[in-house]
Amino acid sequence: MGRTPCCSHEQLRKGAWTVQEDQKLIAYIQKHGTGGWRTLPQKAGLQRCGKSCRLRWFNYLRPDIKRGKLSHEEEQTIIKLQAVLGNRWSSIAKHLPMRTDNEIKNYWNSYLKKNYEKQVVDPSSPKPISTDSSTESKSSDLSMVPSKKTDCYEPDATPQQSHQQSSSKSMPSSTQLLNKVASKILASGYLEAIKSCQPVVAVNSNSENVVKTGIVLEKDNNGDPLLTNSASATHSITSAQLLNKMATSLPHKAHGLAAVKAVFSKLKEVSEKGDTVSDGSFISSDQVGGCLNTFSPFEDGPQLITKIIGTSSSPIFNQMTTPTCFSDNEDNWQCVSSNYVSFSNCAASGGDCSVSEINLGESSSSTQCFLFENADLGTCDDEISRYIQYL
DNA sequence: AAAAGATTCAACCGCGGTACT
DNA sequence: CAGTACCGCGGTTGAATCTTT
Repeated sequence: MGRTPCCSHEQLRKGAWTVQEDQKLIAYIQKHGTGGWRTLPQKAGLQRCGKSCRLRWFNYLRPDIKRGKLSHEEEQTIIKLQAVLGNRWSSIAKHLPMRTDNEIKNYWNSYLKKNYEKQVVDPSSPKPISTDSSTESKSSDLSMVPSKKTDCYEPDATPQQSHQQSSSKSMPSSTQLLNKVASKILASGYLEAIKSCQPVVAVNSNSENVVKTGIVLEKDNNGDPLLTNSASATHSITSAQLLNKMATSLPHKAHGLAAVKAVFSKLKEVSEKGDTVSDGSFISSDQVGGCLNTFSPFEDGPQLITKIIGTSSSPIFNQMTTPTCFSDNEDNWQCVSSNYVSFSNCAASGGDCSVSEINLGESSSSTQCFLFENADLGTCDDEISRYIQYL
């Protein structure tokens, strides 16, 4: 394919940018926006190549990036995601709001890689989520679970309990499970115990879409939440509404923590009566930057609700839901859960695990799936088809 | 205080993907 | 269908800075 060199002009400047150049670039982009990088330098009066301008803007000048040392939570997220995604820095960066791929890449190469390799024998070969919850689906595996981009970052609980990216849509299987649980909680009368709590506005409403208990809530033209899952919409009270009502109707922090834990303990109890099991481990921690507090409802671990589809001896796939709760500056509490699926028969032993986001049905439906890199995607068709049928 | 070595990180470079003609 | 243009990504470089001797 023919390709002209991007920066062939000898008169173009290279090297460190001056303050004047930065100002020119900022002024131009503020006026005209980004894009058209090839012609931008000329229009902006810069003796730079377009690629250089783009890089300078995205990695340094744009206003929505956070600079400075990465937090411990961010470090952990990078380590986890790097194990799953490899050196796909732009993908990793999507999970770290306000951080650039270049910054993450540099941080990994200069610091994390060395430190991490001291701790892990073979970080390049993470295990997939086990298809047998009685054996391998413990915290080490869970740490490989990727997240979607968060608008409110959660430390140790991340990456598995993030909000879904705005491009993602409903998660029907999660919804089914949660609605099932919700209906049982409703039937038990447990909800009555918290009905006296005052309603509180949900946090993080600045995002375009907010995932609440596995259901993506889009906003309508008026900015009001819009349920995208018809099954939920027909419920008298959806799981999202129920759990968020529980979680956000708590006026005081101490009371809120205790109450939300109680809610999820109940949820756990109800879940275990059905065809679900719980395991895993993660701990609560305070949060910085956006969310003040976040915790797992289960003190003794990140308690997945793992649902084996098929039989325990011959699982077709695992379906997992990971709940967490967090609050904003106003001490408004919200609960979130994310949904993941691992396909057992697509896994070829000994291969590296990768994460693929597969569209499992209508264009609006996507679920994170765990596959082995050396598995033939074609062989997964059957499993995926069965999963779609299940949904 | 100065030289040497190590580290950091902004920037460069080439390639792949994709839209357009 | 081929050529071209553009964008974005990831590997690499090298100047600046920091640390050690």
